[in-house]
Amino acid sequence: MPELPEVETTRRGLEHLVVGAQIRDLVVRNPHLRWPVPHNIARHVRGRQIAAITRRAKYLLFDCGGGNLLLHLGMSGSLRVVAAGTLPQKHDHADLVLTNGKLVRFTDPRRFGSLLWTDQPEQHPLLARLGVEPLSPEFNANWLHAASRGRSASIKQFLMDAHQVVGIGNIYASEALFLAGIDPRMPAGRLSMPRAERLVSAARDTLNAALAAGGSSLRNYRHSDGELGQFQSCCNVYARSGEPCRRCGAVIRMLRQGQRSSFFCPRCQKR
DNA sequence: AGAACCACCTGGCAGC
DNA sequence: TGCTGCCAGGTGGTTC
Repeated sequence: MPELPEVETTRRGLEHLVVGAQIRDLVVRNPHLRWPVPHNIARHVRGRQIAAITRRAKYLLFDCGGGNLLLHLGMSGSLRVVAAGTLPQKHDHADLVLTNGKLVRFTDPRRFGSLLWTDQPEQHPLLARLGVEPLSPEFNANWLHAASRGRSASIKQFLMDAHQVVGIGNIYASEALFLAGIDPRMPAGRLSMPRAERLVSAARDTLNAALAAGGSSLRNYRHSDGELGQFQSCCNVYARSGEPCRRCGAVIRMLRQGQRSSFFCPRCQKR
């Protein structure tokens, strides 16, 4: 489900509700997520106050002072704030129970998400080797051009490689390449500097537009208050194969790249 | 080092 | 209606 805009939208939605709140308990109903939830994870957080909620790539970090809850929404995960006593549904795997009568509920049908504890986030193996943040100044044309030299993999797969640049998943990779006018099959190593400039701008614009719209609503994405995101209707190419390009009218095509679907306009996007 | 493929898991949908 | 097969927003691990 979530790419960077959805995770950041979740973070912002939670921030004002839970920062400063005290944690009564962490109830784990199903520890079988992408990585097993540590059996003693609740011991780390009981009685702690949530000092901040931050984001690194698609991970959310609940700073509890002395350590962080490290949470990933995987493919189908979401967080919602509900009143204590709200009955859990089938895929509600964990609750962060606060002393203010509310709880943060983690739902994840496919269980590709994760819920971990770390004393030192910057050294955690899942975080230590992540690439640059796409909305930071480090993500610029010079960096993209240099980092992609010698890469035979497609530019789309490069954009989606979290060891290079984080937060850009299957939807926004297709959308950014459309905006930049670049064929998703082009080898990353052949990206010219002018096109690197355009791709950086396109990726930023795509992510910022999705953020402004409150994240994607493809299938089942919901905000922390349960509202659906709105980005889906704005997609130019994603999930639009067979439909006309909004810019030129050519038929949008789908292809497989690295076992993922890519969508592009064969007339607007060039190698 | 890097690329290609596999794994994890459930649910929704199209087609028969 | 019910079965089967395929698809889905992620990403670490394995193999070559």
